[in-house]
Amino acid sequence: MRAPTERQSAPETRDRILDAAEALFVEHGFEATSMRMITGQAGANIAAVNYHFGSKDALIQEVFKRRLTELNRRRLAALDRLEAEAGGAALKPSRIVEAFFGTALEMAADTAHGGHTFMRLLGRTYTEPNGFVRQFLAEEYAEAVERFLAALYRALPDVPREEILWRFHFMMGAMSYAIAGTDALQLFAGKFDDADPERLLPRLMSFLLGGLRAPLPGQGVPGENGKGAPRTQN
Amino acid sequence: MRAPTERQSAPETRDRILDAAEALFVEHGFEATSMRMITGQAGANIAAVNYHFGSKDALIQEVFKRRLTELNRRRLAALDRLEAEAGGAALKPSRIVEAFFGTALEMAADTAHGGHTFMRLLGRTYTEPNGFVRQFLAEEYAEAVERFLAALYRALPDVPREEILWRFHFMMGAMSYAIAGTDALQLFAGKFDDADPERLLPRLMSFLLGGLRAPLPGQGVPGENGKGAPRTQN
DNA sequence: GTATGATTAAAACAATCGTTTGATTGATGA
DNA sequence: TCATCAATCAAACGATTGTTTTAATCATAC
Repeated sequence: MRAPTERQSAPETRDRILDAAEALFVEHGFEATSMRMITGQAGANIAAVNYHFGSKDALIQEVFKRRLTELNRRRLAALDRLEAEAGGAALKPSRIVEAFFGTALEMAADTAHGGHTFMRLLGRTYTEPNGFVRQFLAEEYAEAVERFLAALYRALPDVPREEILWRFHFMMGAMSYAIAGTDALQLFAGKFDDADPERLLPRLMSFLLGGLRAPLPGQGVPGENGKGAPRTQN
Repeated sequence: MRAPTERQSAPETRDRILDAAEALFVEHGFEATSMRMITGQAGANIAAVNYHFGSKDALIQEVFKRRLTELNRRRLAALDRLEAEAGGAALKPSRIVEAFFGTALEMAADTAHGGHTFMRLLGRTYTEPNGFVRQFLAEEYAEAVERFLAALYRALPDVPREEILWRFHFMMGAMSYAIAGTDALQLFAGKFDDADPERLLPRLMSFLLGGLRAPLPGQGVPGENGKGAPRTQN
């Protein structure tokens, strides 16, 4: 018999396992976190994971699903709001970027309900080698990426879509680092005097918008390779 | 007896193991890559890793060391060259950024000598949970980060050092994604019509410099939290 | 009280992990 | 020709992995 996925009866253990798994995954990674570590921290029996979720992989998926679905729901709701306010007109790029990345940072700032822990985990997982995790994340993100890219295309009609795509990609990277931040690779350990999370949003947003609005790279004549500086005035 | 680390006698097997490990690590991650997978792909005996390197952890370190030492050596050489040319004057920020990130992208573009594989691995490893890998990377990077930050501080005397630090952090994230790129999280799978690696450098450089030169976020009056848009004109 | 069905518990499963052992190989120099 | 020593090999080590099994426990409805 399979796990009773949609029952209202077992809230306790199931949620404790999800919370424990989330915290341990961010600390040790998926592979290095054993079922015994998870159930131990959750105060549950070793068999509980397979009973409630079916397998370790299914647990990993559920850890992401319960938060990621909500995150992208909020993102799309913010975009809906913007588009309703604009009433057919193109949106300002800054508002689009804010809706996407600001919403993520809002969740990352929520230390009370586990949002912070999860966003650190998510930041790391974008580069996760594990195939099924990647595919699952891509599916969860598909709609949001589609809608936000479309909004950016409309907002920046003069910028080649290829460039917008790349810059959206770069922005994702900057945000991941911003959130994994001071606790991921401690490359700047002890250098941050002011790691106030309140100021992270405006800091990141300035950077992202600066990158998005940067002068386009010189339309590289094929054969003139990339060694030279791109066309900027700095 | 320990491994003969500094002998000229055993080039073959040792290097084949390093190459195989590098390729497998980028594909499956450290934990999910077993000694038997490595030695199998390298055409060596299972005992060869412990003989030549001492342990799996030591092998991981060696995989990074042989490339990372060279990468940061080139970075520092590029910075030395710039400073020699400038003869005491402050450098242009664009040149500093180019010396640091351009050098990395150069190595990433080198598919012939394994540089490409390694840079994909490195991009992922910045967010590696494994403690000893993080510490090792931080040590390898310490000098380069120190010198490049100092150069940026000099080049941008009017920008608070705190902001430069954060933006350097953001740039690292954008670069990691740029390199891990199309094969990491396939969030934009099938969307890139033009993934020409020749054009990646100018594209990334424009973005990074745009972010670095972006208007500073409004000096947030404590209490005015981050929900509002930062002060940009877009 | 008794049956029902979801949940928990202890114990064991086969498989794989990183590492070690002890013997063998093959080239080197005396 | 023999000794030396780095290198390779097959085989096994104990520990840990995710998962399964079987029995016990619990609350609820009849």
